[in-house]
This record gives sequence, C-alpha cells and structure tokens, in this order.
Amino acid sequence: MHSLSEQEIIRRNSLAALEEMGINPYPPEAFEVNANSFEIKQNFENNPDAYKSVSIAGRLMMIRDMGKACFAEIQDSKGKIQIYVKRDEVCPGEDKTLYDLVFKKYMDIGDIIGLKGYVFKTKMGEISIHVSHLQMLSKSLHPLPIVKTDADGQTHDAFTDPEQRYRHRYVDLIVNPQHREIFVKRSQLIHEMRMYFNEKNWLEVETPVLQGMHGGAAARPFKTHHNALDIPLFLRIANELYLKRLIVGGFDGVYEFGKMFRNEGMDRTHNPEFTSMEIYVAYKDYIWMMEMVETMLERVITKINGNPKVQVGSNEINFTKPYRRLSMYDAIKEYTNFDVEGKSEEELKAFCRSKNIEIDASMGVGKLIDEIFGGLVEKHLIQPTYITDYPIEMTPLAKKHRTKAGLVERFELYVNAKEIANAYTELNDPIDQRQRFEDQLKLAARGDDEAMLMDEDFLLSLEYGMPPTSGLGIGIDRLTMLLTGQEAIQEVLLFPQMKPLIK
RNA sequence: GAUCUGUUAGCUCAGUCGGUAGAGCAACGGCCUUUUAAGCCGUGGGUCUUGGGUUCGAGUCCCAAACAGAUCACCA
Repeated sequence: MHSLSEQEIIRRNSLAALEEMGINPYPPEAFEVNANSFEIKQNFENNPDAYKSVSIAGRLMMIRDMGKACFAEIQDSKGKIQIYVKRDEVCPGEDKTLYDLVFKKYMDIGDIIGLKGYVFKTKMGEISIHVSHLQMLSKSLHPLPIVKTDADGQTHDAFTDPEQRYRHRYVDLIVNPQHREIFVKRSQLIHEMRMYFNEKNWLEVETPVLQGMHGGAAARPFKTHHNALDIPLFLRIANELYLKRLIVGGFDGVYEFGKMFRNEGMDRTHNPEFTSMEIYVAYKDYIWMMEMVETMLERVITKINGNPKVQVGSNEINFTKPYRRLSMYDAIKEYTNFDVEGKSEEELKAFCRSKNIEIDASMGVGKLIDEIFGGLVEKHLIQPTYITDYPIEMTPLAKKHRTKAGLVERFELYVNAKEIANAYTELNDPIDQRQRFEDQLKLAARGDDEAMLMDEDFLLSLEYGMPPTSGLGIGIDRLTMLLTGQEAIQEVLLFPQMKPLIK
C-alpha cells in the first residue's frame, strides 16, 4: 500500500464522515435509472413533458459552486449532462445538512451519484436536470485528472501520457471520450463483419487456443504446461489448420474471431496477443475471395463511418470496391523498374545491394524478392491494393499457381502501406502439403525457429479429402487502427501489454 | 535489438549560469440561489523515477539502471 496523498486522506475522511451520518457510501440497493444524458439532450425540446420526472445516475465530473446553488456535470455511459442543485430544493425544511455537508462537503469529483428531478433549460440555453433528490452510489477515493474543454472546443490539462493511459485505461475511458469511441467502433467492426458472414450462412466456430503443436504461421510461440497430462502446450500462433479440418468435416464456410499469441518483439504495431479473423469457404478460390473481401469491407466501413472513406493522417483512404490488383512481380516492376522474373539469386542480391536493402547469405530467391517488395514497394500502397502471386518458398499452405511456375495463389491486401489481410487458394493436395512441410523441416534444421512443424493429423485430414477452398485472415487490430485513424496498436487495445513496474 | 527524447504536487507543465521547489487546474477555509475552462479572497500539498559520482552545495553536471514515447530493423 502506497502512502496516501493529502487528497486521498481527505476523501477517506469524507467517507468516514458519511458513514457516521448513517449514509452508506456504497449502498447495495439497485438505483432505477429511467433516462440517460444523450437522450435527454436529444429529445427534451421536442417532448418536454416526458422529462418531468427523471432518474439518472453517473459520475460527478465538474462542480461550479455558487454558494446556495450549484451547477455540476455528471457523466454516464452516453455522455455528460449538467445538473442544477439548489439548496432549498434538495433541503426544503430547516435541516440543510444534505446540501451543506453531504453534497457540498463530502461529495467530490469522481463520485458516482444518483439523482432525481426534472429537465429544464437554463438562461444560457443548456439543457440541465433540476435536482430534487440526490444520493451517493459510490464514493471515489482517488482524485481524477480534470480535463476541461472551453467554448472554443480547446482542451485544457488533457490526460495524455500514453503510459498512464494504458496502465490505467479506466481513467482514460472516464476522461477521454474520444478514446472510448475507438472501442465502440472496434466492437461495431466485429459485429458488422459477423453479420455479413452470418448472412452468407457461414458458421462461427471456436478452435483450440491451447495446442499440442503450434502451426499455421511462421512465428515463435508461447509455451505452457498442462499439469494433469504433464505435457507441454503452446498458445496458438494461428488457427488455420483447425479451420481447414472443419472444411474437411463438411462445413461450407467457417470463421473465427480469436486471439493469437506470438512470442516476438513489441512495438507500436505489435502486441504479444492480437485478434485475427480467419475464414475458410469451400469450393472457392483466391479470385473469389478478393471480391468477397472488397464487398465486405466497403459495406462494413460504410455502415460504421457513414461512408467508405477514412482519413488516416494525411491520407484519405477509399474502401469503395473494386480494389486494384497487382501481382507481386508487376508491383516491383512498377515501383522500381526492375523485373525480378527469371532473375538468379546473384542478380537479385546485386540489386538489393544497389538499393541498400539488407541481405544475408541464408536468403533464397523467394526471400530476396520479398525483401525487395518490403523495402521498395509497400510504402507506395496507400489505397487498398491486392498484391497477388507470391514465391512458393514463403507460403507452405497455399496451392501452386494455376499457370505461373514457382508461385502460389495468394494475395495480401495492403492499405496505408500496411498489410491487413492475407489469403490463399488453400493447398488441398496431401502429397504436395507433405512435401511443403518437409521443406519447412529443412529450414528448421538450418536453425529457422519460425519454420512450421509437420502436422500429421492435419495431413491425415487432407488425405480424407478437402474440397477446393479459399481462406483469409484479417488483422482486426490493424483494421481498427485504419478505421479509427490510429497509428499505434496500443490505442485500439483496451489493455495493451506493458512491462511491469518494479517498486 | 539500435539511436534519440522524456520522467518535478492528484493532473497538465515551468524551473535561467549548480545556490531555500514554482504556476494553472484539482484539494482545503471563506463569499456568492441560472453558472458553464464560472468568479473573488486566503491556505496547505514534493523521497524532483531509482542508485552511484563530482561539488562547500545537485531538480540542474557525469555514470548506470527502470519505465515510457518517437525513429529504425524484424515479425501480423
């Protein structure tokens, strides 16, 4: 327990004083609410009769004391509303202690209070609640940052320190309504995507988070241990291989929103746990999937933002379909005037050196092409763009391209220079899949700790026969960042991972 | 992982050349019965992130550490 500040001591003293007066600062009874701040301000002028007796609860956010009367603001989940407390109204008799002591002396900014009264409009034109009854619902013992906004919309003393905001997100949510809005939009995004998939009759499923063998992506896992079975378990890095087993099992379409866990670096675009949405649809290919994704994103974003355009920094991004489609090789040609097709490893390395792209001896042709793309092309892809047809070495779970040797049927969707979706025509040939896993094992033997492992049960499922299928993964955090114009993943995660503070 | 920047009151921030620690808001005591970043008068509140060092003397200079942010590299 830390030593108490002056303000904390004063609040604890107020708490004790209330108790001595027989007032429970944390009453157990439900407090019936029949209105909220937003709908009162929205509807009062059209229908004043409906607000002659309101009961509302919220957090006390500001007090403008004028002696025997007082204006204050309370905040509920929908916003703020001004209240007007007049001494002779709340204390009609001789005894003025409710006003003088309970309200003015022992109630503080941050306390959660319940009140009853009628709605009126002040001389200054602000819709307010004229209070006839008020009571403490929960005493706040820790002073809240005071953020004020003036008539010009200028914010004073904003609570802005990211560390404080992430470590004490509840405080951020109380005093920064614009941050609350991010999480409302995040929820709407997931809701609208789910609605879209459900309309198509694709099935929402849940697959294991704890996996005996991690697979489906190239990444280092978190390892844990199951006591009763006495076996190691891994937190999933992807759910791809389980979702495909469900397509083998006969579902036409399955999808899952879920947390993935990757034991890697943290920065403003990476958190150790993140949310992805993966979907697999039978009898489709990646060309179909491109059309599905652009149709879905245009609709979902329009529903949430009112139009398909989103402002991110200085870029206005337009999610109206169709999105540009560009093969990886053509994209490199367009932005560098260099044609990687048919080039040898040495020729590619020479080009990388000429462009100051870092390379090392272990990189093969596929990896070098990926480096060139990442270093010289990605930054140009601001408007939604599908990059298609990737080198086979990097993509062990996608089907070989129908016409182009050495490539797979894969696309990634780039928006604002970042990858937000990844999709394949899924590999359903069990012989080829086994060969791809064996190639991965060779990488692992050379020390690649992100190489995929041989998953015999997954291979067995493919041997039973998986229909031709297209699959897609979308990074929900990154899509939320785009949708809300945020540049740090921590801003779209309620509780981002933070290093512990050592006392 | 590298580089740079930051850490001072509950919050937002000043702090000069190394010489008794400052402001606004919040808090506390007054005045004020339609104010709105309310106002007016008065008061209190600090292990200057932590640990070393230099110095008669360190918030300030030096070294190290912790945490955070930005930029870069890698991963979604």
